[in-house]
Amino acid sequence: MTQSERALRADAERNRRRLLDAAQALFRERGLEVGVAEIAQRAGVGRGTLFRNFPTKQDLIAAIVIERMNEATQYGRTLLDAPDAGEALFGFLEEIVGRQQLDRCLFDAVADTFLANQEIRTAHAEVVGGLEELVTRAKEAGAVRSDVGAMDILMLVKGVCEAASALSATEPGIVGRQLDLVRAAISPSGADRPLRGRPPTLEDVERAHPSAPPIEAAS
Amino acid sequence: MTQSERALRADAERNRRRLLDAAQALFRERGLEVGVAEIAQRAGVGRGTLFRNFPTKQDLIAAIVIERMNEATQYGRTLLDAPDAGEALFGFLEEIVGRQQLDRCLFDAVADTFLANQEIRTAHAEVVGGLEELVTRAKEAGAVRSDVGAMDILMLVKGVCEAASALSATEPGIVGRQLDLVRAAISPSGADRPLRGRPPTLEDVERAHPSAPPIEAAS
Amino acid sequence: MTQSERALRADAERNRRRLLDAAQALFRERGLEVGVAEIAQRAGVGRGTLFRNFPTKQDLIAAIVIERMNEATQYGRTLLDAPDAGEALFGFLEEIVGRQQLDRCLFDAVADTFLANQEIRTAHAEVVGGLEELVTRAKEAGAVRSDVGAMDILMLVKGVCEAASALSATEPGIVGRQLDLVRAAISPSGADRPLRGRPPTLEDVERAHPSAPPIEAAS
Amino acid sequence: MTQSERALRADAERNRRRLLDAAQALFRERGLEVGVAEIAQRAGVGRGTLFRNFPTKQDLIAAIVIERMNEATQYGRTLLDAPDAGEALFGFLEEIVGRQQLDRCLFDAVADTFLANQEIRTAHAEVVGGLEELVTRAKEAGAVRSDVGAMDILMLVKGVCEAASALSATEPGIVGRQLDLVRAAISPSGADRPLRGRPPTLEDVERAHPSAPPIEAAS
DNA sequence: GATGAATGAGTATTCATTCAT
DNA sequence: GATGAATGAATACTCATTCAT
Repeated sequence: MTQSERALRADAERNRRRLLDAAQALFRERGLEVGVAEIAQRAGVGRGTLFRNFPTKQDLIAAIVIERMNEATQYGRTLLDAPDAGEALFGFLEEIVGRQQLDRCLFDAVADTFLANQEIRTAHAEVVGGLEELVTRAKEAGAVRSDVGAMDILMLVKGVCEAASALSATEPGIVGRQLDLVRAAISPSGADRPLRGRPPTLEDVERAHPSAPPIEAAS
Repeated sequence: MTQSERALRADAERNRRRLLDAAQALFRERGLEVGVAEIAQRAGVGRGTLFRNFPTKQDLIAAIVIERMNEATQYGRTLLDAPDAGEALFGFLEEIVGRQQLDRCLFDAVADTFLANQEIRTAHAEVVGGLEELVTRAKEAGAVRSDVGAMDILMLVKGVCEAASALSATEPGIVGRQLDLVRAAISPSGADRPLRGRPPTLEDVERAHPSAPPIEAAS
Repeated sequence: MTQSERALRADAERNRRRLLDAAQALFRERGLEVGVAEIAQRAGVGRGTLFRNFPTKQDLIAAIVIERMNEATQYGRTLLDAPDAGEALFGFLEEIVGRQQLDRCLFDAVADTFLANQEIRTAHAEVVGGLEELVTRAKEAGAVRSDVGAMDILMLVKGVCEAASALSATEPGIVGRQLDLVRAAISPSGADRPLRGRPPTLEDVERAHPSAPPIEAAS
Repeated sequence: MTQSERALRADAERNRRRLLDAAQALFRERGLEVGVAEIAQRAGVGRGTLFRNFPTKQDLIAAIVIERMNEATQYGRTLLDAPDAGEALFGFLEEIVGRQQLDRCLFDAVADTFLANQEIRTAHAEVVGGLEELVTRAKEAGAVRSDVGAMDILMLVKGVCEAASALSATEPGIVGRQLDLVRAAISPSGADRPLRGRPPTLEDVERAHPSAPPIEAAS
């Protein structure tokens, strides 16, 4: 029993994987407008199987986004022990820009609904948490001015993603250049002129998204 | 006949205006998903009239975008005589961020197709041209480091728009803060560390868009 | 203008008629499960035209039901001047049984939702109103016992419809026979044994249907 | 082996029972649209087990209907020895109306297909047989006019069920009242006016259903 | 025998665009 | 020139039924 159960699970898990991979590939190629039918076909499963795994197209998209966020979180963790905290931070930023470009449409899609989904909220919070640690260390190492927060940086970086996705195909170097500007923006040497306001927090960002009473978010 | 022709033209012009206004208002309120039917209704014209003026929904959107770009260009021109070239530049940036937020969905929509449309291309080039002048003066005034180009700045600013549109409703101060970071990024005091690559040009950006008009491609 | 407007209206009206006819025919033949696509095809119009006229399949069904009810109401009115009030009543009953059989599935379909739709409610009330007049006259003529109400009779008759629809194809006489039993049930000669309860009213029936606050019913 | 075989049979029987109970409960609560998945879940068995027992959802429904019919037959038999044959008949009618209301949707569902299913045909014939006996005795007791048949009455009663299911929730007394009318319809005192046609027979009803088993059709 | 994952046909509805009037 | 009725392609989701394990 256990064996056959496991076998089934393995099969199911493989289908889930296939669906995620197929969806991701198609979304990358042609954007979110690809139909669920084509995704199922590419995954080599029936339409109903897609539905069983992801009751809604949005759920499928969210699942991919969460995977990407978790990967970013993982990557961030590997950098916590890096010798040069400043380089660790900037390496992390460069990495997430690179990743986001690939799946740009996904992040666009959830932008509205972004944090209404509790799972995405959580995954996002973890990314931010990791970034905060990297930022803290970089500040301690004197690589980052003390009056910027992790969300300040994240927002700048999201902008870079935006720019990058428009240009990186023809001008791959653009990402590095833009990140150099970000580096200049948050370097201590620029701190002679104070920033207006206070660093935005994760809560500020989450609050900006209307439909997210954490408890009922499950539906 | 001339008279009635003129009357007709006036009528037609008024319809075009109404359509643009109605479309813009509805797009702002509820995003690009508003149907053409509702736009025509709000404008007080028939559906056919809409399509006579704008053969495609995309064309309608493009027309609005171009109007906004031209307004930005106009605004930029008024700043060319400002006494403080640095403040003129930063004022311009703040202004266009403010404007873009209002019509965010429009710019999103044309992002892909952006420069495939020759008219948008032209309007965009004019905005960039104006920005270039402001940047040049700001550099001369020592307010901006010499190794950044107008497109560098424009890309950073597009990112700020992105961030702003997510947060400005709940955290209106965020735009100013982000622009302060942009200012730090491009201030001469940050220039101790050189930027990778070279400043992207308008051509780089235009080249990045696939469907550039085949005829002029040769140049 | 007026002419072309009328021409258009005439065309549109003809399409509406065609749709109603096609829908009715198909519903009769194969029940409510026929798809909207087939209805549109049979009507010789596009799918969108169906939607324009009847935003919902339910709306289409309701429209047919209302037409049938109004026809019944009309027919009832023609009987108000009949010399023999008893025969007028029984003739009316026989007629409506005959009509309902044809479109049985329609009445089944709206049975739940029946009186949630304000238009159907109104049409239904008019049928009942007409019946009430006929019953009153029949009572005055001594053809009907005084302790039954119009709704009592309507309910019996609905039952006959039920029975009829199962059998009338092979046993067409069954309707007349069942109506004879109804006649016996409500004849004064049966009144020696009193009926339990009081005559149900239209309000009783309407009250039985949950979702019908008359004012908001429009949605 | 025999033992485990028995165990299996007992298990299988219990599953069948559970499925019937679960299905019946859900159908009562929410109508026939409940999915087989939910039925299986409520029964605590897998979906495949449901289909092993009832190859089709229709078969499941039919099985429940047959159970109900057999119960009605049983109940009818207990009344054959009642002292007052008239009251026995009317008590029976009231009882079956009460039962049908509970499972109304079931009878609706099989209404079309009703007698295509040989098992339902048989169960139905037994109910009718019992009713015929009760009617015969009631006639002998002078409680029922001699020119009505059991099917006449059954059809009237089906109508009462119809009416009852619409109203009994808010007007529970309606059933008794309608049955009083049925009583008046079939009472000897109403027999002064003859009924058209002849009493329909079970064969008439069965014949009305198209897909009668081809083999026995010859008889 | 039992399970539940997989299947995929089927449906109502939407909306940009065309075209007869 | 204006109108708005007509169009029909396209799409997400459901659910009875099958079948590999």
